[in-house]
Amino acid sequence: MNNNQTAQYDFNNIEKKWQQYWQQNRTFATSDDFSMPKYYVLDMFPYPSGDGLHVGHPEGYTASDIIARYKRMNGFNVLHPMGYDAFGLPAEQYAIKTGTHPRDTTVKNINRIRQQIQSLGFSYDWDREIDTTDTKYYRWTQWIFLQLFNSYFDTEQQRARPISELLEALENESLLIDPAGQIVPNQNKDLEALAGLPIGTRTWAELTPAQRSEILSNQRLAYQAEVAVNWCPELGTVLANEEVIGGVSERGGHPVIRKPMRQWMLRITAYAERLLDDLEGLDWTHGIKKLQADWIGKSTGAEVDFTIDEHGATLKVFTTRPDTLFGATYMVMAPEHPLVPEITTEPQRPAVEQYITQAARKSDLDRTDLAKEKTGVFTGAYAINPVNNQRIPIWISDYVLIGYGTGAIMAVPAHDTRDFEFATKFNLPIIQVVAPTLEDAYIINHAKEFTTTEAIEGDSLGFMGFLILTKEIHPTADWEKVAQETDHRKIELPNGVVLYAVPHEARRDIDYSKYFDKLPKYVDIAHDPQFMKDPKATIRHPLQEAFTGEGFAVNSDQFNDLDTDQFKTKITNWLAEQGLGNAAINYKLRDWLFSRQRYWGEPFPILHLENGTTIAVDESDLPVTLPDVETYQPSGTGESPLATIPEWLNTTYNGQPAQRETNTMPQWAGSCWYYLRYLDAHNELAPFASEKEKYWMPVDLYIGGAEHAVLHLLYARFWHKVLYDLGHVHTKEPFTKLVNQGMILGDDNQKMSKSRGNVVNPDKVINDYGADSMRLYEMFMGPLDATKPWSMQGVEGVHRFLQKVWRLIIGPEGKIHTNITDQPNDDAAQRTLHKTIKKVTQDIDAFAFNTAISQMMIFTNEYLRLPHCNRAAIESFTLILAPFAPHFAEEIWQRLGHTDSLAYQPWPTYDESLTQDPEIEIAVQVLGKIKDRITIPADLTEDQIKERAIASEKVQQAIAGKTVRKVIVIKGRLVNIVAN
RNA sequence: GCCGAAGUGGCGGAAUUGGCAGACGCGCGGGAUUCAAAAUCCCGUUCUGGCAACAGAGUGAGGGUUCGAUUCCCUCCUUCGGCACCA
Repeated sequence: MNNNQTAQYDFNNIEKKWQQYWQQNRTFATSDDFSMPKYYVLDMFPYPSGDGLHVGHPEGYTASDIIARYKRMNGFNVLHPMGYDAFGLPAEQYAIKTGTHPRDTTVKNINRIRQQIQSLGFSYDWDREIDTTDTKYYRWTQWIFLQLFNSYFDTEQQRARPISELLEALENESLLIDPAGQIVPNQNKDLEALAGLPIGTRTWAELTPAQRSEILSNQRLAYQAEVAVNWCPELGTVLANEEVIGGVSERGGHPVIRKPMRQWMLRITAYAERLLDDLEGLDWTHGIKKLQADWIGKSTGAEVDFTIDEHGATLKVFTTRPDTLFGATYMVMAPEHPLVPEITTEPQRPAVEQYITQAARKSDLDRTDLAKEKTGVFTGAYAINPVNNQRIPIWISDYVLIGYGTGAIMAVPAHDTRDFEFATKFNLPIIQVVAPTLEDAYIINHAKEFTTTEAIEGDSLGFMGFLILTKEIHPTADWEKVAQETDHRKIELPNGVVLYAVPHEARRDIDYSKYFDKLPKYVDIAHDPQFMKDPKATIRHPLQEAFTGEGFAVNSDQFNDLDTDQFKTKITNWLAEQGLGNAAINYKLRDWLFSRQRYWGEPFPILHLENGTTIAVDESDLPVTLPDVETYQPSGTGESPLATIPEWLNTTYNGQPAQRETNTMPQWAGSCWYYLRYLDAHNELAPFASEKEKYWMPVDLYIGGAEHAVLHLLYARFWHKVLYDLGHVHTKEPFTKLVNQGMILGDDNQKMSKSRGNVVNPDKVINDYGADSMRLYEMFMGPLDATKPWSMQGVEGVHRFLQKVWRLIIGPEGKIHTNITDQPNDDAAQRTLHKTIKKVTQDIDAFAFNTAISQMMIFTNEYLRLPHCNRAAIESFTLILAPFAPHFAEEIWQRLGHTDSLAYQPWPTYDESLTQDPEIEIAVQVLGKIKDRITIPADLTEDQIKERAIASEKVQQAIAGKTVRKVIVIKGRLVNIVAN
């Protein structure tokens, strides 16, 4: 290697030199040595945008690189790959504008971003680099799509199974098709067909090919359906809900309208329960898990059937509060509900039709804007409330969403805020059926008059108050004991709530903390004798607003006085007995809208035959590649530019004419499984070899931005579970541990943006200070997951630190400093070394890189003061610095006389006994105030420490004339003397 | 509106099974070195009062528990992030 050793820290040459060395020696190429312990550390791969890398990217990449290098030095076989999520709108928008093929733009951008990533010295295995737009990659994305297309979800077994198994059951007639088109078991199968099949039930053989195709489609995990989608005229494509932010497209900010269209969907809802359940075992932050759980949005309740009066049809609703059925005074259907035209009466029809048209034309943005004021129209129809046979009107309103539950609700205005608003506006009756518990009632009535602490300590006016006891708040409180010992009077109220009352004067002397870890609410009610006399009467006041809490039932016939939970159970059972309803679970999560009408995405490996059936392209015919097109402009009719190329569009299948599916997949597709392709990036026979998957999976550490908290991670988990069910992967979850790096703000504490002019260009930072300084600074800024502002002066600070280390180790001739010898360190220097190894090791394990760096700074500052330092200590220090500043460390390591890279050197170990100081300084407090600091041998006993502390002159002054009541000794920390 | 995270010097931040608040870095002030500058080194740097020794206050605000609270509990305020008519 080169001999032109310089005396200066010449980061430019050093970094180039080592990047070349790593590349030429394939230092970080990962072997599939299954005998070694493995560690898979994954970064969220970037979209190769024309702007190149942002300073936010290297933050996560540096953190993962530190871990990767650290794990290697700890003997792990580390998989640390990188690639590009390269399909996507920007390249395509650019193509529309300029006519440049998105592939050209993409290749150019990838080259740029690769160069940027490499200039930071990350230890990726570049042999495994992937690009989602590469046909060799998306061939397997299409293959996975076919897995979805060729599978159905067995609800009984709660897992995906090949659709061929379903087909077989249909063909052998153990399954039949009922009149509604549902697949049902054949009850008569083993009875030699004694009786005929139920009326309208058909066998598979009786169906036409198109009907069969339709039936199977209704089961497939990937299916087509007519759905109300977000159509963005400007982009000429539909967008998923999550790509629409506040009524405009996430990309470009164009308006979006609702429109029914036939689209490809993925049945992610089938996995809702498992996606929710399996969150539990993941080592992800609580916050991210909660975001996912909320997105899935499970709610438990009941489905109830309401009969439509003089019509006979059933209107099914979902409710989480079946206990409020007696308060249902009207119903509301979504305007898009299919039953609306059917039940609308003639006089109401014009108004209803007008409302439906209006609602459909409204963009999501308009809907949001108008959300303040409820709108709606009466259909003229009435439903019968099954619990009390009341005739209640049916309205339509866009505050009821077609996509959630059944698209219709029972409205309980007394206990639902939205229903309350609607009922108030349209003068519909409001009947209270839930009375708040006494505690809630009192708080509702007197919310502004007291707080917990005031109620206990404050000077309220009256002489009588009460403590509120509920099982929820004080499950373990021994109230009998309280009553006995504190002279409280026990008062039992009809609804089971127990109060303990005490005279005002007496309660001041009671130490409630003796009885409860959580203080009871203490309410002074002397000014409200009515409340004591008949609490129920007090709380049954006309509602000023909806009461959405729980309590006990009123106005509910035989269910009166039941508490909310009991009521729910009872009424649900009752409904089931009467055949009027059943317990039910609903999820906010919707099926995933998977098609886009764009050019730059994976084509669907699907053919449409003339007989109306839809079939999969044979696996052996994959990939279905993108053709070249004249123009990238979407057709605007809801079809992609692919539809305009007849020679691509028209093909044959077994000699029959067939048309290719012209939609393409959304950008999420490629990123849903890329972590699997890295395992075996060049496999031409399969997406990955099974034995490699068994060795490397799951991903041990996944680092990326929190913006992917829900979608990417949920979609990837979904695909992974499907692959798991079909036996392609062996773990239920792909990512064991997830860490989110925080956002980096500009130096003005604002989000970085071109318009603010506060964007920091990583290339410039690397050019001015070097990649090692850049890496070090990004880690030194603060905790990895925090949002923090950039500071160029901070970069200079860590750069100065590297300069110092350089001066510590490298002498004026560019050789090792003459101060560094084999002479042993003195004890203090040796302790500093061991403390440093310990802290850096523990901090890396805890992702506390900022404090690891500050400890290395302390080491450097101390060692610079030494007359000489021990060579082995310097070598150890170089090794622990290596994950943070790898080029720098390699250069030092080489100058220390080593010929190999330090990348696989064993991580230095520390001796716990050498991290302990023989003498320590402790604080001496009197009554919690520090009076003195004394230096004592570390191994003193408590009594000895006590003695020394009291002997202190300053302490003597402070306790003069007082009696020492107690002396608290915290070993190694402080002594606190209580004296008065 | 709901959910989540967080509020500590001039700035980024450190310290929590409750035990010396402000590590480390930046900035700033003073000094050394230099013809001068850069670089480097040394000293100081939470605030208030004081020449100083020292005293008092102090981790968003208020209250509580404790010998002792940045850390635990209650109430409130602010900032950031996410979701948003989900019955």
